Amino acid sequence: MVYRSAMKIGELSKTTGVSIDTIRYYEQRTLLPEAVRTQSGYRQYSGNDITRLKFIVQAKELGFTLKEISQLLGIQSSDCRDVKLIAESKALEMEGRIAKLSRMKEVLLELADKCGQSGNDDPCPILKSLEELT
Amino acid sequence: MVYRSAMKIGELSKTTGVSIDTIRYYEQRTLLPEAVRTQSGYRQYSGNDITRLKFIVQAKELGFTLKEISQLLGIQSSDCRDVKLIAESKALEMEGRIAKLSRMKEVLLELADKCGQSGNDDPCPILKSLEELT
DNA sequence: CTTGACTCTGGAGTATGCTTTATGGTTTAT
DNA sequence: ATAAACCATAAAGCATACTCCAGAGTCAAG
Repeated sequence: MVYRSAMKIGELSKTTGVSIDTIRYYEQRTLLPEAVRTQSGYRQYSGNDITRLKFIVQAKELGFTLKEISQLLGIQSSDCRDVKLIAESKALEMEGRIAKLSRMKEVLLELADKCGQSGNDDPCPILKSLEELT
Repeated sequence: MVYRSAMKIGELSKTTGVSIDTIRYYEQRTLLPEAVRTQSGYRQYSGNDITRLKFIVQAKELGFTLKEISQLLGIQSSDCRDVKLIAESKALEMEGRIAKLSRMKEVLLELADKCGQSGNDDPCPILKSLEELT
C-alpha cells in the first residue's frame, strides 16, 4: 500500500468521498488536526488523514455524533494514561448497540417469516413482534 | 402485562420518557398514527402507542433517522404483500451495521491492550489500528 | 501572461429533529 | 367555583452537521 505523502484538499476529498467543505468543517470541529500548510497557505494532507477521515465516515454511518467521534479519536491525543479505560468503555457501548441491532434484526426476520406465511390480507403482526424488543 | 387502554399524552410521555412535544412532533411526521381524540380534542393513546414509541426510541439510539424509522414502521401499513422483502432487506442492513460495530469494537479492544502494555509516554498506536478497519 | 482549475476565509443558508413560546380551552381537586 | 394542572395549535427558535456563496489569492498549461 503506497501513499503519496503530500496531497491537497481536493485529492483528499476525491479519495475519501468527503466534500472539501466538510473536510474543512471537520478541521474546525477538531475531528481532523489542523492541516500543515504550504507557503501559499494550501492545506497538505497525508495517508494518515485518509485513514482518519474514513474512520469518521464509518463511525457516522453507525450513528455516532461528531462529538462522540471526536471522543473516539481524542483517544489518540491523550497521553496514553487512561486510553485503556476509554477504549474499553467505548467497546462496551458498541457491544450494547450490537445487542440491540441483533434483537431488531431477529424481530424483522420473524416478521418477514410470519408475513410470508400469512394470507396477503391478514393484518401484519409487526406491533406484536415489536413488544419483544422492549 | 396490563395496559389501561386509554391514556392522555402526558401519561404516554411519562411512561415512555418521550416529551409531549416530541410525541406531537412524531405524529406530525407520521411516525405515530393520528391519535384518536376525546370530545374536547385531547389525544387518546393505548398500549400499542407505548410499544411503537419505545421502538422509535430504540431505533433512534441505533442511529436510524426519523425517515428510516418511518420506513421501518411503514411496513405495518403496507398490505402484507411485500413486507417480507422489506423486512429482510432491513435485517440485512442491520447485519452490515453489526459487522462494522464488531470491527470497531475489536479495534478499540486491541488498542486498549496495546496502550495498556506500552509505556505511558509512548505514542498511542490508534491510527495504525484504524487502518485495519477500512 | 492569461485562462481555467484549484484553494483560501468568512459568513450565510439548509435540513433534521426537536424545543420553546404565545395564547387559549379543559379537567380536577378543594 | 376557582386555582392548579393538563391539553390544544401555530409559529418561532435552536443545535447539529453540513452546504453554498462571495471575493480573492495560487498555480499549471498553452
